[in-house]
Amino acid sequence: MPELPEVEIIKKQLTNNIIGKNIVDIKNSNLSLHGKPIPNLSKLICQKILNIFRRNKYLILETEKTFLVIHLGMTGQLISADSLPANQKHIHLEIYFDKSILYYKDIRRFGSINLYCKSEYKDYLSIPLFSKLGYEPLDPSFSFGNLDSSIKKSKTTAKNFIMDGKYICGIGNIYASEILFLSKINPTKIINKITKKQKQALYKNIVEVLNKAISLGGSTISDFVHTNGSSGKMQDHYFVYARDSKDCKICGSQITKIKQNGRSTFYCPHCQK
DNA sequence: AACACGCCCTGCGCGC
DNA sequence: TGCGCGCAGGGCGTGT
Repeated sequence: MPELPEVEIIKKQLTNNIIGKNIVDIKNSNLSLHGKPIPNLSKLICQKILNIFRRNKYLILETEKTFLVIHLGMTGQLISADSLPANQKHIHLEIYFDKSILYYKDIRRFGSINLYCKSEYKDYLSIPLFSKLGYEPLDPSFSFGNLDSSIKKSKTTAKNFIMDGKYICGIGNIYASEILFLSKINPTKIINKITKKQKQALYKNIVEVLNKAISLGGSTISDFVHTNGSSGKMQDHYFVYARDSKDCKICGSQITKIKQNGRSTFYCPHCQK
């Protein structure tokens, strides 16, 4: 479900909602996430939320003694509320504060929850999960040179390249198609064969598309919601995603849908070379 | 070493 | 009406 923009929005909202709050109780559903049991989180009780970070599509909730690392998978939601909803189906984690609750709901259970102790990892970036990741595209230090040097290391297709977190973090299946459309790059093209002009467009559009999605509140396809349950608007601005056999908004040709690595790609064969 | 694929899940819409 | 199939925002482990 959520790509970088959606996770970034959750991060900002959690920063406003739960920093400084004290955890008084924790419950979980005892069901597996991504085939693994939810770990024992009793160490979190009596811990205060100090900070919230995002790396790739992971959220990191820092407390005095731990880092709680949450990935939303395809259908994960983090909701901050006064109490649990009437329908508690698919709620797998409940974090109770004095006067509110943060709960994790995930229909498909493709997300993950992990707890790391500061006695073992002083800094969250030293957690193995984060050690082999590529550039954060919205970090001010992310440059054209960073992208260019990553492209030179890869022989995969343009679509697979921009979705691979070991090069650039946070771009998922929706924004990959949108970024390549705006950059006029055919998603099946081998990434190190694109022109300099295309590389420059790619750099610009990675940053612009992700920022635009954040400013529009992210994409709500079926179940992405903000921590208060409201929706995003980016889905109304797609050029190609889920628009197969519709007209290209630029040239009028039919948008094509193909499969790459088992996932749908949408593009305009006329605009993207 | 780098890449492609199966698998981890539930629910929805479609065609028959 | 109902059933089976394919499909859905992600990423890990495995095999080539």
